[in-house]
Amino acid sequence: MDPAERTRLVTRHVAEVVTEEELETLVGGESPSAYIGYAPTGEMHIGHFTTIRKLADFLRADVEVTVLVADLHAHLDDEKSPFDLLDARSQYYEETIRAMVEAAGADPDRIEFVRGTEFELSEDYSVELLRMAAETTISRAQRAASEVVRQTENPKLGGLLYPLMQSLDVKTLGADIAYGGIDQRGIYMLSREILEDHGGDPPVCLFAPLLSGLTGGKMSASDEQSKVNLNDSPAEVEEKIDGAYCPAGEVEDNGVLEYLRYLVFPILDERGEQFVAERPDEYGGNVTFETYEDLETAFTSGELHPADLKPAAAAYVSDVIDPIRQRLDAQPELLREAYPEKYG
RNA sequence: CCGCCCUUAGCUCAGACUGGUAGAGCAGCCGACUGUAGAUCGGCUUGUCCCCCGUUCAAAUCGGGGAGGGCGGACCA
Repeated sequence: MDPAERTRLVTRHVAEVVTEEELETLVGGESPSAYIGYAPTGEMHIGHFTTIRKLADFLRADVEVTVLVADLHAHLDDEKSPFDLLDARSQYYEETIRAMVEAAGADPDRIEFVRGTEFELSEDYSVELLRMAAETTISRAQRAASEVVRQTENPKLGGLLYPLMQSLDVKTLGADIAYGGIDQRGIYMLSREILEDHGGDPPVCLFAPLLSGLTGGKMSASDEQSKVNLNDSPAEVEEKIDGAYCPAGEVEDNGVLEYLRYLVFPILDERGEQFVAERPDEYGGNVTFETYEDLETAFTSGELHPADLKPAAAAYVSDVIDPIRQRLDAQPELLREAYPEKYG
């Protein structure tokens, strides 16, 4: 595959590349590798799906992909996951990620899955981590992790170890590209700074955009209405999107449009399908959009009203997550064991 | 090891001194207005008052014990 096409696949729909030059050098060479880590904490949602879609692009561009299920990190971050649930949640995460990769049109068996506990407790890793801890100031670690680690009145030491371990993961997994949501930026900038002193290379960083919350502002893990979960029923998806903040003509902070832009259209594009919004005759009848840009233009101009957009968006989003929902519904024990207080 | 402080609604807290049916703001939910949502009005809901024992007719409130959290002191061979 020619390097230009490779670069296009790797960088489409991303929020930032650090740096473009380094990436081009990388994809110009043999079998580059990328990794993304997920800490198995709360239930997986549609925001995860936007990052997963890129994994399919990596595979198409012949970039090797490793997914780290960062079980220790899930506990280290203010004990978001209780220690005894790490294994169950890791299983749920891995299975759900596989389903998403497949839904994005790629083969999950081409991805290497690794758990944190498989290598983060080795002697070499531990020694290197302690050396990093000796060299890194508290404020530097705090700053790196502030967008990722839960911020509380009484921060734990674990939240400071977190970015150091994540940096060491990049080296240990041998990843050329560190990929994640743009919230991970602080941590990987730290990685680029300190890894050279610890026998590693600074990773090329690729950041996915974060989706806005449906209730306006940021998506919140604790606000169920602000996000679509991957196992939400079609009725739940419809209800959440119907209740979404969606001012006519505005693109800013508009979660509904972002869902379409980063999730629905890329997948429709892959399938060669169009977006059809049903609309009563009095408002102009049904409309069809070939690209997200066309839809956004119609929305911005006021030609497409939110009340017509929402039901269509809900149907497409529901359709896109359907294969994942089915896999989860077929294996109820995954969620039951991972979140016993909710599904037990 | 010692001392001091904190724990009340989903969140931030008032109420405790002086015992008498547990409150506010925010959030949430429901209506009105918008061809969606938001904003704005109008209305409504929410509780092991950290746990146990005791005093009392009556304990969030007083006494004792315990748990969790915070702060400080001491020790620094």
